Amino acid sequence: MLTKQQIQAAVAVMSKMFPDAQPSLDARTPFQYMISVMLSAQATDISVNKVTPQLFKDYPDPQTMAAASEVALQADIHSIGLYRNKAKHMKAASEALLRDFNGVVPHTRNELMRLPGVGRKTADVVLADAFGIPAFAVDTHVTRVTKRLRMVPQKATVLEIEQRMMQMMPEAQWVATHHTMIYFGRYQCLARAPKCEQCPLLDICAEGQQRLGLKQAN
DNA sequence: AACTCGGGGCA
DNA sequence: TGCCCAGAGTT
Repeated sequence: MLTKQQIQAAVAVMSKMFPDAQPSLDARTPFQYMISVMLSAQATDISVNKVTPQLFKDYPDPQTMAAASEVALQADIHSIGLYRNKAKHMKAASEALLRDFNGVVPHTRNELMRLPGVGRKTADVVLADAFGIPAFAVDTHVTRVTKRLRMVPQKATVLEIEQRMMQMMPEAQWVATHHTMIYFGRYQCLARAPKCEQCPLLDICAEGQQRLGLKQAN
């Protein structure tokens, strides 16, 4: 397991590799940001950004989205995966927003997670990126990267990863670390074919060394 | 913990 | 073509 110093040093290296790592969703309001993040589940930001301009032109706020039919919402997001579920969640979340939160996107994770279609990851990203509230969102990239680099135990749950990484990194860096790891996971530490041969973290990465046959497990 | 939803990306 | 994926909800 990597030490706190090693983890912070590794994150610093990733940050130098991807200095422009930042949220890339097109959205103008917290509501639109929340919807964009919901759509990001199992879809790329690029795919989401293709449909949100028309979606938010047609339904810019929870009032109009709650009033829309699921079929009409599906039409605007048809080109992304899981669009039926997502249309249902968008409408239901808009209705819940109006019913329970006076149409205002809440600023706490527990409140956000009460909205249909909003889970831990989506809630954390909304807090961090729409409101600037410190949060460490753990997604599949963060899970894969932290486990490969032995920043967390191999069996760690999402909650355990989140708690450990929040202890390892200064609070002021939680959000940036999340985005850095997204980029590192997306472009360097790929799920299926990680680019270990040209990875600057190879010297401290147990899995990378194992993959290249430079060292046995552990 | 396992299963479902689903079009897109990549081999 | 066939597999995997920037999740969340249900059982």
